[in-house]
Amino acid sequence: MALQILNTLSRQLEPFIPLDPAGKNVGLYCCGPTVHDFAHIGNFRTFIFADLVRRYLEFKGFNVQHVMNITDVEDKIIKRVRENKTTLREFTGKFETAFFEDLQTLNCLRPHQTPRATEHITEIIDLIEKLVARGVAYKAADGSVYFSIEKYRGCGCQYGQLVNLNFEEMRVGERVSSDEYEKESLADFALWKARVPEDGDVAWPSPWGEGRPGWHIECSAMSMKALGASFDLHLGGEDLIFPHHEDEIAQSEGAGVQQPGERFVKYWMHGAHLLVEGKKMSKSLGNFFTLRDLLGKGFTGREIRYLMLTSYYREQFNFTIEGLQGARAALGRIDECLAKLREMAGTVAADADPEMLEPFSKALDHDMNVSGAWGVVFDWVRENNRLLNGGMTPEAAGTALATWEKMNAVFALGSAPEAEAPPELLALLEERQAVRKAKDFKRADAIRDELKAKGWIIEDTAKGPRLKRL
RNA sequence: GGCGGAGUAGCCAAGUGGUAAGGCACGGCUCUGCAAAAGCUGUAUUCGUCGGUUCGAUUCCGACCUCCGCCUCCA
Repeated sequence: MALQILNTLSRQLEPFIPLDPAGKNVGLYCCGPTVHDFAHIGNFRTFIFADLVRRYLEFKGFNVQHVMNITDVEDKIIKRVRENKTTLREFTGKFETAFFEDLQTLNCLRPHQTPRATEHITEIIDLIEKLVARGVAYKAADGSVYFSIEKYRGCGCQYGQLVNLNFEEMRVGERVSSDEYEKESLADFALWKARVPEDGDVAWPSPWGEGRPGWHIECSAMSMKALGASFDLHLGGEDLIFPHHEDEIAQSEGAGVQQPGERFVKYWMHGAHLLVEGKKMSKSLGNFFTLRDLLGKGFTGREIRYLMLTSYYREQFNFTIEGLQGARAALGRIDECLAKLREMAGTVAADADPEMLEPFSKALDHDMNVSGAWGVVFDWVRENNRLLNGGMTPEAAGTALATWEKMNAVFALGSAPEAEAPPELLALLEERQAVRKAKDFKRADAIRDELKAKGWIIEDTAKGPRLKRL
C-alpha cells in the first residue's frame, strides 16, 4: 500500500512517489519559526505535524532529509531588537534556543538542518541576482528589489499555483504598508529591502546597496541549497499558502534553476490552524498559549503532543483544556496496558506483529489519517487487556510490545513518567497492609486518605498494593 | 465580492453506495472489608436542512442554512 498525500497544488490525493529514482531519499522542508517570541501552541501544531510526516516516512523506510529554516531577520524582529536595545543575534538566539527546547519537550525530532536566514545572505543575493538577470525582478527607486509578477507571467510562468487567484476580484492594497509604494505593481513583493534608519545595524551589503532580505526569499534560497532546486515535500501552516508559498514558487521557479519540466516542489502539504476553546487564539481573549504556559498549568509535552496528534492535520482543530484532560486519561490507558505487558513479557524479545501494523499503516497511508490509526491502537489496547486477564503468554506480550515500539516510532509518545513513591509513603503503605490483615479498617482507610492527600492513590492489585501518582 | 474548508452522540473525532471506528465523559459488571485503581461492557434507528438519483444515501447530485479560513504581519 502506498502513501497518498493531499497535494495543495492539485487539491487532490496523489500517490507519494519521491523524485529520487531509487525511491529511497526524500527531501522535506517545513517553514520554521520567526524567532521574535516564544512559539505558541498553534505554531507547534504545525511542527508536530511535520514531525509526524517525517516519522511516518521513516516508518515506511524512506531516508528523509528534514530541513527547517529559522527566520532570524524580519520586520517584527528588527522592531523588537530596537525596542529592547539589544543585538539581532542576542535577541533571536534566546528565542531560537527556547524553540528547540520546546520541540524537545514535544518529542519532535530535531530536523537534520536548521539553517538561519542571516547565515545565507550570500545565497539569497545570488538568487535575487538570477531573478534580476532573467528580468523578473527589478530595483525600484527606493533601492529595494521587487519581484515582478507581470514579467514572471509574461515568461509563461503561472503565478497562482496554490491558490486560485483572480486579480480583478482581489481586494488588493487594503493592507499594503505605505513604505512599499515604489513597487511597479501592488502584487509585486520585496526580495531585498533597502536599508532604512529604523533598521539600525541590521543590514548587509548587496549589489543594490545595503539592506536585508524580503520575507519569502530565505525559504527559497535555503531550501534549494539544502535539498536541491527541486525537492519532494514542502510543509507549513495553511496561512502560508498565500502569499508566502506562492511567492516561494515564483522566486524559485522564476530563477530558472530547475531542469526543464521540473518543479520547485512536488508535494505541498498545509496544516490547518488551531482554535483554542472554540475561538481563534488571541491575547485579548486570554486563550493564547505558549507551550510554556501549558507546562505551567501542569500539562506535559506528551499530553499536548498526543492531543495534537488526534486530529487530521488539514482540518481546524479545537484545542481545549478539557481535551488535554482527556488526553491524559487516554495516555493513562495506554501506559497501563504497556506496564502490564512489560511485566508479563519479562525479558522475552520478539518481533512486531505485521498483521497489527498493516491496518495502522493503511490508515496513515491515507494522507496521514491519524484518527484511523488511533482506532487501531486502542483496539489493540483492548485486545491486550482481554488477554492479560488470562491466557496471555510472555511471548505474546513480547510481540505486543515490539508492535507497539513500531507504532510508537510514528506517534512518539515517549514513555510514562516514572513515579517512584518516596520511602516514607511506602512505609505507610506497608502499615496499611498490616492493619488490614488485623481488620483495623478504620486505620487502613485513614492511611489511604493520608496518601491521597499527598497525591498518591493506592492500587490494590492481585500482586499486592502499589502507589500511583494522582 | 473572489477563493478554499467544515457541519457525525454531552465533548473530541474516523468512515463507507448496503445500514455508523476510536478517545474522553457517563451508566452497568468484575475485583474489593468498603472503596479506589484497573479491566470488561453498554450507550447515535442516525450523520446541518430540504429535495433528487438509486432496490438502498450519512456517503453521489442540486438548492438552502450555519460556521470557519485566506485575499500581501501570520503556523
